[in-house]
Amino acid sequence: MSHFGRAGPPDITDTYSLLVLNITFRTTPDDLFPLFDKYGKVVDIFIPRDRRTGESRGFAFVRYKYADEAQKAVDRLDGRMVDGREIAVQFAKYGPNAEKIQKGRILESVSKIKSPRRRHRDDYRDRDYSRRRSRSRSLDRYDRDRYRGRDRDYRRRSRSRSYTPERSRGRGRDRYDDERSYRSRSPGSASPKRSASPRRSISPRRSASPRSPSRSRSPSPEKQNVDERAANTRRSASPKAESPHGGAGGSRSPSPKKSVEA
DNA sequence: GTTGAGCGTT
Repeated sequence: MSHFGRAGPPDITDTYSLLVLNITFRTTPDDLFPLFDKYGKVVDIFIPRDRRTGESRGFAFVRYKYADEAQKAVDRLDGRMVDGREIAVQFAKYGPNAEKIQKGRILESVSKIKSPRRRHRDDYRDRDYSRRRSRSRSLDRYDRDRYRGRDRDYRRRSRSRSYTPERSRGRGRDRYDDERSYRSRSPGSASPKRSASPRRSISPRRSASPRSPSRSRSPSPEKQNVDERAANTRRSASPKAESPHGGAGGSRSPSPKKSVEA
């Protein structure tokens, strides 16, 4: 049974934390335990996972009892192929309290004595959430969450500073409307609308382009014109090298027309 | 079913 990180840090005193990066999203502490335990005494293994989905973030923390063992594990497991992916093992740079640590050694003793009381849970949480997501395609999905959190914070802060019923109400309503509208529009209403809008705009332009090339001064037709001219120039630029039939000199060219079109 | 820089939970 591996209750690594399930019930919180069991014993983080005199332990050295190793940061394991590049691990697969399906890798579990159980998979890393035998690997790391082979090189030393592993006290705890923790894999940060997402609060919403619960999936791992792609890195894990392995705590060793001794530094020499941790160093050995780093030297041995760094660059090792795990689950078809090369993992990166290195000493943790920051501790659980976001404090700097030395060689994976946690300096929480000072933190505990210095500030037994937590500063601000809200701030800590907010920062965590904000920092948690950065890239990945899932960002599209969670972008809304991030915005919501920020908006909420902003509203609260503003309200605290000065109470303005008229403004507050107006903004609040707007926000609510926006959120509701966003949710309603999500299924499929504004999406196709917005998509079709720009498309139609370009359609007529291309049509009118060939009709009145000299009258149109838009960059769009101009570009096309230039392109056409370039093609023309290219064709007549090297009449010797290129054959109109494509037979003499180059039997490999199927047809110059294809080249220009492509 | 998916993704890939980075630093952590009761």
